[in-house]
Formats: sequence, structure tokens, C-alpha cells
Amino acid sequence: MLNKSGPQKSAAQIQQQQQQRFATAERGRSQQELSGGGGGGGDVVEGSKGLKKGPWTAVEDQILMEYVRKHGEGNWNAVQRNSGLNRCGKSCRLRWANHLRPNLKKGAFSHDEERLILELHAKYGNKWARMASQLPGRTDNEIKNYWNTRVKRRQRQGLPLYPMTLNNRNNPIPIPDPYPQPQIQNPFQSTNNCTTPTFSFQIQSPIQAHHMHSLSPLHHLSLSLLPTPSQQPSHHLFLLLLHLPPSRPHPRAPVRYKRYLPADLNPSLPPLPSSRTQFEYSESFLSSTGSVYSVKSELPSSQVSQTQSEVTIDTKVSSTAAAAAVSASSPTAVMGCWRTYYKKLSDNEQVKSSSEVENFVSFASLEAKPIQDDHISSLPEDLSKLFSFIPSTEPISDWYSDSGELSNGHSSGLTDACLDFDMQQHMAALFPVTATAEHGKASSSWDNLPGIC
DNA sequence: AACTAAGCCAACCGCGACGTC
DNA sequence: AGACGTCGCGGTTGGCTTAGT
Repeated sequence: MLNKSGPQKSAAQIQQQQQQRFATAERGRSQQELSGGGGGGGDVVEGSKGLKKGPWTAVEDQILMEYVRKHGEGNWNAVQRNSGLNRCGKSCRLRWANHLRPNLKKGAFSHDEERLILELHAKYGNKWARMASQLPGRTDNEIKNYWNTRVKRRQRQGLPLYPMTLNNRNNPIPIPDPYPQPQIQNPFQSTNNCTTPTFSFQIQSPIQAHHMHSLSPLHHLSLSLLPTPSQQPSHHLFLLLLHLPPSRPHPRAPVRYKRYLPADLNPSLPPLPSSRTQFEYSESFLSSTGSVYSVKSELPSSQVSQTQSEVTIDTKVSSTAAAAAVSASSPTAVMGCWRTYYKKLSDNEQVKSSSEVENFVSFASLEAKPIQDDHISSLPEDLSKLFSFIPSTEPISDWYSDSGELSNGHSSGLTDACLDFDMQQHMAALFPVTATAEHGKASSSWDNLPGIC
């Protein structure tokens, strides 16, 4: 049971499953035929217009394929009128797109595909169609199903959805052993339940993702707040993940994804302001440095609350994918760090020491009082410092594994005095994220945070 | 053998974008 | 400009299987 997940499934299993599904469809057809073709057998039902619902039969598939062969794709509502197929246009389109169109790749995702899905999801969030456009032969539905399964599994196992860092184009993460053994036991897991809520959220997908194509390497932020169990010394761990800018659509991607026009094809975008200060642009996404972004939170995989807030970020951070962990004694203290740091920046005070940088914490998505209330419109330009000492690459062992493993070792540049980065990484891997089914809980968890304003 | 949990997958639904008239 | 139809996307549901108890 436990090894039934996609990558572990053998080709034979897949074939068997497909055969079983075909048999299921055949059963449905038989039931329908027995009932006079009017549906009603099993989950085959009729809609309000007498259109058939439920599993498609081989005969229906044949009719649809024949229709598309003659008339091409599109105009799906005409299928029912012209072919006698008793299905609505939406159903026909879905059936064609997901099952009948040529060049569909069936079977389990390869490791490369899985890695790509992770990377794409980190970039785009739940943009399944967009992800599918970069996975030839795969459908959005497939990817969505895969991801949702992964979310459930990782949640149940108490693992974060993403590895601690994501890909760095210049330093590609080596494909790890897909089935690594867990390295460390959660010291808290076996002894007590974690009573302090755990949070994870992402700031992602700027208001106009296409801006990011041309303007900034800073595309994606992922921030995880990982309080330790209450029994442990008060200590909170924050993780800030930066990801690379989105790649342009796959050149061979279907052209139908017109919603994802790259920036250079969209002349309606506002020009870059060149002389106004960042504060004049507190509502916008550009600053005098040309690199302020209004980052609208999006919730990949629906993993956290529905709250949305915006944080604008000004940074010359390098495109190196990076992760930082920042510790503080409590969420309140973390916010205090942030405010202090931000004030220094507002006062044009140089933040020089690494410890100050390390105490920087970014955060967003607080439903009750979003940080935007403070009009935080920038992060420091020398935020790059923050990322400069973060390992640009490290072995990631949980790209594929869902078995409770942790990230392997890495070369952190963090000073020991400030952070035990290794330890925190392991801790981060040990604590669960708030996941899809926990929308409400996630937001309420944030509500429990003391002193965040 | 029965029950349960987990995983996989197909399909439906609602909504919004887009094009046309 | 607005109504209407079409299409695409993302969320969700439910059926089915396997594996463990």
C-alpha cells in the first residue's frame, strides 16, 4: 500500500490498472446498453438536457475520435449536434484532451518529470495547464492528480511539500537516489504531539508573472514558519526560499495557452519608472531600482490559507536559488527583527553585520493584519547579503522521496553563532506543512500567533 | 474474509476569459 | 457596450484497486 505512489509503480502495475479501467468502462457500457442506452447504470447518469455523464465507453471514444479526425479540434458543442454523441461539449473536450488526443504519454511520471513538476509548481503554483505545457504528453489533469496525491502523502508524513531548496539553474540539483532512507528521526515525533501550530506559506507569482520574465530573477518566495513543539525551548524557525524566475513557455507547448503570454509580447504593460522613489511606488511593483515587486501571495497546491496579501520587495538579490533560515525566540520577536531591520532600511541605515542580515525575516499572508498595513515596500538592496551566504546548491534528497527522509548535508555559510543551519534544515524537514485540506485551520493557526501586527 | 487506509484516476462543476454579434 | 456562446482552467468528487490489519 505504501509503495503505491507514482514513481514506485511498475509498468506492469500500470498496464494492469489500465486494463482494469478499460474493463470498468466496458462494464459501464454494458450497463448502459442493458438499460436501453439511456444511461443510469452505475455512475452513468444523465444531465438535465439528457446528456450522458460518467465514464466514456469505447464506442463513444470512437465516435469522438472520428469526429475530430474529420472536423478537427474545437467547436466542441457541435460534436453532440453533428455526431450524435450524447455528451456535452465540455465533456468531449475533456475526453479528447486527457485521453484521446495523440502523443499522450501514459504511465507513471519519470523522475525527471517529477522533478520538473516540483520545480514548475514552485514557480507557478497550481497552474496545471501551464505546467502541462512544459511536460510534453502530459495533461494538466495528470499533473494535478499527481500533485494532490503528493500533497496528501507529504502532509500525512509530516514533510514539507518542497525540498529545502529548489533548483538552481547554474547548479542543477543532482538527481538523488529516488528511494533514500530516512537519515534522522524526528526527536519530537515519537514522544509527543506537536501542539504548536506549524505554518508554511508562499509568496509567489507577482501580480503579473510576465513582468518577472523580464525584470527580475526574484520570482518566487517561499517562507515557512516552523515553530517547535511547545515542550521544547521556545524557538521558532523561519525558512525563506527563493526560486528562479519562470522560464518561458516551452517552445513546443500548445499554442492554446494564450493566457500565458510572455512579457515581451504584451505591449500593455506599464513602462518601468526610472526616477521615482520606491515609496512613491508603494502600490506598484517597481522602484527606483527597477526591482520592486508586488508579490501577491498564491498558494501552490492550496497548501495554506486562502488569505492573500501583498508584499513589495526591493532587492538586487542574485538569481541564485537560495534558502535562509532565521531563528528567533518567538513570532513576536521575529516580527520585531523584521521591523527593526526594516526601519534601518527606511532610515537608509546600512545593515552590515551578517547577524543583522540573518535576523531579517520576511513574512506575509497574515489574514488578520497583513504586513502590508505597514506599507512595507521594500526589502534591502543588500538583501543579497542574506542570500550570498546561503548555499546556492545542496544535495536534495527529497525530490522524489516521500518516505520521511531529510535533506542531506550541505555547505552552509551561516555562522554557528547565529544559526545551526543544518539542524534547522533537518527540523524544517521534520515538521509538517499546512496542506490542502487544512485551509481553515491554517488561517486560524496564524490567528493564534501572539503579537503579530 | 471483512474492514480500512491510501493511492490512482476519470470525470464533473463552477468560474472566468475570450470572441463574436 | 453588453449579451451571449464557447472554451479553458482549477477545484473537487467519487469509483476503483491494492495492501495492510
